[in-house]
Amino acid sequence: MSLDFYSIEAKWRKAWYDARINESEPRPGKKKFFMIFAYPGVTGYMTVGHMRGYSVSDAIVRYKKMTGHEVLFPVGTHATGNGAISFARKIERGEQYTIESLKANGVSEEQISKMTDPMEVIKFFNQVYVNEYWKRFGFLSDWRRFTCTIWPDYSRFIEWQMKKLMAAGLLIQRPYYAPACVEHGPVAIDPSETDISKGGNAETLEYSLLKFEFEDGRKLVAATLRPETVFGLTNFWVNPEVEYVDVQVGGEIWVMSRPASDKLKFQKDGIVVKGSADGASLMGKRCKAPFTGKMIPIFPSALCDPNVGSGLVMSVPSDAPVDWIGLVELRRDKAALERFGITDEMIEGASPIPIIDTPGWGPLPAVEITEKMGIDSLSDPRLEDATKEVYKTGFHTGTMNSACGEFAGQHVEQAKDSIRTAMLESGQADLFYDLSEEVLCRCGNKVVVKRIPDQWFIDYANPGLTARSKEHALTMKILPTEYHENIQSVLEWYKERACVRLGNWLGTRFPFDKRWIIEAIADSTLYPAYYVVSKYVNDGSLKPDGMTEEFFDYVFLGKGDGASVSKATGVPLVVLDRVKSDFEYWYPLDINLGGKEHMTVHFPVFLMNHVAVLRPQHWPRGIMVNWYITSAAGKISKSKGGAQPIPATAKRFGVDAMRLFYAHVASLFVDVAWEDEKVDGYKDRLERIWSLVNELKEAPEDAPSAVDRWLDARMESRLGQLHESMEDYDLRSYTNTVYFEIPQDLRWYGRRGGRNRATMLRALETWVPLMAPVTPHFAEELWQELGKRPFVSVEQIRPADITEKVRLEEAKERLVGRLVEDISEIAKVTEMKPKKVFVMTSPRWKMEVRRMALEQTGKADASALIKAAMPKVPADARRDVPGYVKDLLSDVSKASAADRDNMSLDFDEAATIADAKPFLSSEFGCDFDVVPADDPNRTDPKGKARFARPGRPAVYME
RNA sequence: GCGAGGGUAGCCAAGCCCGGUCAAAGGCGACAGACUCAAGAUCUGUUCUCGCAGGAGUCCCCCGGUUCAAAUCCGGGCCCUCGCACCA
Repeated sequence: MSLDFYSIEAKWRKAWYDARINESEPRPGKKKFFMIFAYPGVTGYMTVGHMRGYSVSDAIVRYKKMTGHEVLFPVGTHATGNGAISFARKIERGEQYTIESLKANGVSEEQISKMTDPMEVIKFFNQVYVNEYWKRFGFLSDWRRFTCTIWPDYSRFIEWQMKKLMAAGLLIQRPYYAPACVEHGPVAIDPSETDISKGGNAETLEYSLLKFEFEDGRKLVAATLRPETVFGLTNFWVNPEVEYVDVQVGGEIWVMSRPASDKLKFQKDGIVVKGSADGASLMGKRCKAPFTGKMIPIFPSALCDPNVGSGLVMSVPSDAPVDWIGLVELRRDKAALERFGITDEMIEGASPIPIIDTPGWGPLPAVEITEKMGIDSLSDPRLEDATKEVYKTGFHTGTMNSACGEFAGQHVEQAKDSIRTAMLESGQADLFYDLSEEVLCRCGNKVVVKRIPDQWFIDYANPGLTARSKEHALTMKILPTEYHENIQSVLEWYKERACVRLGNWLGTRFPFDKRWIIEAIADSTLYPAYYVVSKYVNDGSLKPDGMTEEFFDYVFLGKGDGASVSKATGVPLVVLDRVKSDFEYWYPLDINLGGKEHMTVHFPVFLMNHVAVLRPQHWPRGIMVNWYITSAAGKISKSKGGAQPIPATAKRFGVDAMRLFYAHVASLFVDVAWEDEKVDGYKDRLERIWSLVNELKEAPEDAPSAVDRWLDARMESRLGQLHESMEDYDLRSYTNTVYFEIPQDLRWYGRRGGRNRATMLRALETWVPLMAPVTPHFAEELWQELGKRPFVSVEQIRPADITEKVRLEEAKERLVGRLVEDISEIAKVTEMKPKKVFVMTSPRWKMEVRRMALEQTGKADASALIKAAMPKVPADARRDVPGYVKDLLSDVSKASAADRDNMSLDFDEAATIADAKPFLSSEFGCDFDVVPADDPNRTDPKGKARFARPGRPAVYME
């Protein structure tokens, strides 16, 4: 039979939303549970991978709802930044891929043409996310609370947050260097290239600009990423073919390439370009190195690119392969030597000077690596690899050697900072920022690094804030547990973070300076609180105008009195107090679930902003991280998986099969590849369960037997296991039990001859609700089949009651199961088909001795136990005692606490097995004879009885 | 480089925090049997090696250590994936 999942899903989600079981209202006195997943950025269609975290969230929320909690599970979207602008521009430019993908999703031409407007893009995808993804997946989310970060009311909230941060002294200003178009101002450099037409992968590099004094007092400035190598300077490189300029900077004249001076203008005030200087005129002369004061010769090099750094380069041939090869080539280039009057002695004088001890390298790594790789020309492309290799190991593992004065013995990383700082402070160096590759604005102009003198930052380095956040994080439920530990160091590492920016962005204006727009991370950290408010905005009872600082102070911080706040804001007192009490009911947030990319970005600031702004009782309680569903596509084809649109995939496999896939395929904390076959497997699984349930519910009335008692007990202990799994929101373990182990229990029940209708129904009534969190539509359909109303989704899953009786029933069945295994094993090994099986249980005294062994405390003492046991053992069995005790103690020592509990259960094994005789006979197709060991008239073929142990009766078959 | 995660039987994947219940859950695949005219579906069993009595041997990336005992703890190594800040 094939179930029509598509219509089942449509039916139930409509029924839920019509009945509004997804809506959340405070129920004072009732436990609450408030969960969100990190809202997605509005950047286009999502893939099936994104639904993983979302589906897991809904399952957790549904479980909580079914275990006595009033739940709040709101959703929203994040549209701050340039995602929507970028998308709109792609439409505007007529980018085929984007337009085709919209068409493939059934979007009309008319709608597409509207989407050249970013706001339309946002409107469109907001609707897609809610209707085609979240509602389609049956989420019990309170849709009335939907919010989007660029809505005016949301902005009021963000303004308030910034004011609170300011009041707490956490907003600070300092200079910052950011990429900007010379014409259009700030641009974003990112691979999607919204603002730019070239260079999406460029990085901003921070160069140290070292000043080398020339004979006439001018400073030749060399840009370097490794200022600590000043100790190894041997010469200076100048490109004789390049035009250099004299630049007035303060009271100094700097020499650099013209492009460098153009860039510098954006980074320093009061720069005046005085005139050009000929590179060739410097050649063969000397300049004075900063810091060491050493006089070094100036040599020609074609490698000085006027567009990189300052166009002048200092030469450290010991550690820079390029510099070393430069010298090698120069020595060969007799024409150049002659032209510039450079003598062999001068080059000799520029021999490499060892400055860094690097494990695994000799004193001159640059020389060593070029020789090893056989590089002897500047045109060799491998020179770049050589540079990287030397740089990497030297920088991270090296220490400065004795040539480095007071820095000798320091790690290179550390020395770099110290030396740079020292040179900056003494005026021998400056800083210069440049991009790692050419970046062009959409207008075609160059993008440069521009100094922003008054950039605002949130001071996440604030020691008090950091300390309180770290301390609070320890009390939180953070999963996986590795992250619980690790977030401590993330919080420690977190420094100031720019929180506003200029340029072409969507978002909230900075309340203290409207030129700035609040940046995308800064406006998405405290927002779970806002879902309490958004509902009242969406239903019209709150207007953005009334949402002032006082308003939020009152509802979130309990400041002021209602009457005067109401008066000042124009918000009716009832509404005001309603929002406030809602907030106090729902907050704090119980879980924030987000993808692993948030671990070093969103989660720490989410936590710190709560700590900075809200009162301690409202700080978040939990964080959960999900890893990704990756696409297996790469290997075969794009259409293979992962990239397929969500609605079509949902139609093909069914939403519940997908939800089960997400929950069960792997732990949430590892990446897993999407595979159609796997999802199909889960669909099959649901269909199998469907037929199993339908078969079972038709069970006839029958007198209950031992196996009925067992099934009741089994369901009880499964229930216990499930609640335990959910303590850590371990949905994988949960689904494994519900969808795989319970069906096995039920089949075993049938195999064991169970056919009691009442027992069956009891089991089903326990089981079906357990499926509701993960496969809710499917569970509803089953619930209806069982004649239940209205929704399984609002049923309660009761706590488990694991009594002594439950454990006893399970132990009895374990005995039977174990016996079946043993008999099969013997039959297999001996290759016999038994005609008759004798089962001989262990004598009382073995039970007694086991009890004594369990009671033994401390180190197992075999001889003491044997002595103590002897009096209880019948004379003719005493010779068996030592061997038995030896085995017993080894079992006991290996046993866990639970095992020991089980071992201590005492029941009549012979009676239990006798009870199962009809089952055993039909399993093995032969007669069974159960022989209690203590029966004086027992038969004991081949003397096997003495091998019986509690839980492992002796078996003889013929 | 820094930070994080990972490497488990044919494949996917639990277990590792809290060592012994682990030859290691579950799924897929494969093989055998049942049902069936047949196929499919479903159900049952098997699926590291050896074993004519329920047992033994070897095993969880590699090497070493701790321990009565290691997939699990510690040290070292090899390999893979991801994040690193103004991109959400």
